[in-house]
Amino acid sequence: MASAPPRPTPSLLYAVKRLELAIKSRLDEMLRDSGVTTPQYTALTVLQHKDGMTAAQLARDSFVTPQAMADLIGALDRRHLIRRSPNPANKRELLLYLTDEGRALLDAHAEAAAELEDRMISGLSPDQADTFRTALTLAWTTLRPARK
Amino acid sequence: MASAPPRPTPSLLYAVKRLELAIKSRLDEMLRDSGVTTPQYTALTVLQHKDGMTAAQLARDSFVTPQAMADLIGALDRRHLIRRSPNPANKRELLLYLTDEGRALLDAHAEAAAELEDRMISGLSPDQADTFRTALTLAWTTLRPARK
DNA sequence: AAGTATCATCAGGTTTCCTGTCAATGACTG
DNA sequence: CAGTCATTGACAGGAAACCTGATGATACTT
Repeated sequence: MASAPPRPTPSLLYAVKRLELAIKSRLDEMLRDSGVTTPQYTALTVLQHKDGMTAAQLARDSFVTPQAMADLIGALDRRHLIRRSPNPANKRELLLYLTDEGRALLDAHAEAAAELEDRMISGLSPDQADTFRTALTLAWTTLRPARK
Repeated sequence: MASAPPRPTPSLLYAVKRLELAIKSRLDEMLRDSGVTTPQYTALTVLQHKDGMTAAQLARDSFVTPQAMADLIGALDRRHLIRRSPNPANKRELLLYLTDEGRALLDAHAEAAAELEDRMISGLSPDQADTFRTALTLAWTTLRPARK
């Protein structure tokens, strides 16, 4: 009886996870005195690019449940880093916006974050880095559940 | 005064995190009735490749603190999926080994995990997949603290 | 022999996730 | 236009995975 074919080491699944943990570890150091956690900071950076999202959109985008995102959003709101305002066109939606304070926090760490990102791909050629970026997004897209 | 140069969207940092969350979400489904969590399962797969590690090595490899790893290891031990036995050559080390039960659990999910992994890179050419794998490991290595 | 680093573990705490449930709103359909 | 269904945001409750800080025992270094 044939055993399963050998799989490369380490598995891709684990390779992604351990890189994510490595990044988290570095961001934790960077944000140690900032008053926000790494997931909170990450949510802020998403909002920076897509101001006016709803928490539900953000949750889907990040692959977490709406409840998990509500925890994050709530913490950011309490710290006045974002504000929630009702969508005039859709009464049940709350749109999320960065506050000046939130923008200031992002600015304060933008340089260090950029350096971290550059360092992460410092061993790759520009072409390889490009493929890396593409692959990360493509793999994420592939794993998304189908939405009509 | 010049503002910071524009950064690609989404940031690499976020791209890694959201892919990791996507994978976690799929593994959660896969493991729903198995009695182990995704992080626990992941630790088991590492042990599968490197039987006889210590918890401290595993923690460094995974970029978490020894205490965080002790939580995971303790849960796996209580479920008899691994066993800890003292290293004869070093009395303060406890070596970790998969039990038959642990191996059985891995076998039970090996196929589904392999499919998930294949699906994840199904949009990439073999060359791209190779670059992807290399980049993940290289980036992780780059972020590791220097160790003598 | 003394000092330093590493291993495992205890204690205590926070955050991030989850499942389940709910009312209100909007969209679709017969 | 009434009925159904999906979606949004929220509440309650709970589990897991992380963290910092500290401790005793063992190994390594000088």
